Amino acid sequence: MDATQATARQKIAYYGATSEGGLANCPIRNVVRNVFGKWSSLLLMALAERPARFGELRRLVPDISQRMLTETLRDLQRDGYLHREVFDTTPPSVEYSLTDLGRSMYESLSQLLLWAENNHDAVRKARAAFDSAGLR
Amino acid sequence: MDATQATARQKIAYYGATSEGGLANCPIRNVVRNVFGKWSSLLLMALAERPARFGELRRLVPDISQRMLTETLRDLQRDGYLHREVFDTTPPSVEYSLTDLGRSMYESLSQLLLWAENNHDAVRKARAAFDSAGLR
DNA sequence: CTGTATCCCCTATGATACTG
DNA sequence: CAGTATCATAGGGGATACAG
Repeated sequence: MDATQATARQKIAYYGATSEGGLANCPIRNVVRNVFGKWSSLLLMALAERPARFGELRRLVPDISQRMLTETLRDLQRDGYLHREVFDTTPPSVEYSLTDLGRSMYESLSQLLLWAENNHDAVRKARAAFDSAGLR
Repeated sequence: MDATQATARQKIAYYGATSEGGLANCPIRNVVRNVFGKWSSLLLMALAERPARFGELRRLVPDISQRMLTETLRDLQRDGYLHREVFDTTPPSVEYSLTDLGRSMYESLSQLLLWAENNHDAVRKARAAFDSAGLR
């Protein structure tokens, strides 16, 4: 399927869950969702700026647990966005950096992150209006 | 903070969870994450093409439960992305459409969705390589 | 047709302790 | 320093029945 030509409805139907293996082939649910774990985009944002070591990332995002940092990094590495380089020092050090695929993906992702930063207020106002209208 | 000027590290520090109310003010965790419920982007994609009624969306995304359709639509409406118009017919009909804010956001979001479609294979190959290397 | 109301489950996430 | 292992929990999400 040509993603630039197909209509949204065609895409959804094509990737729809009812078709054989459809769900597993849906790039939105299968690819995009992995970028939106609770911590993924923050880590990608940091690494897009420059490579960093495990402990550095941990200090950078103070409220992430060690477990989630490990897991999120491994998931991002698994999907091909991160390169993990181990330096044989004592104690060991490990540096994470974006791959070409990761950089390519982050170009698109960052548009949305920037939009969020620039429109944070508008969204919060919408929320407040919705709630004060008693719709919630 | 000027989102276009600040470095990633400055942003993360500024929005960091340890500062007073920091987490609540982080646009990434606060805004972006809402766009990535299991169903949000699919629904936004459909509605970006043209408005649709409740039942239409349900048929369009066959594996969504009625409960999650209702809830996802309400959340998107609450954040200001969707307009909900009730027509006083019998039986009642309700039409959902993107607001200006929603269209604006979808412009950025769609870049990432398109990237995902175009690079789905690369990601899957990376995953397969990672797994077959026994790293998983 | 467009929802609500329940009940239930599973996965994502957190806290803590331990290791090469 | 850079992880694992284990246990515990909250909330996202599903199934089903009911309602205006």
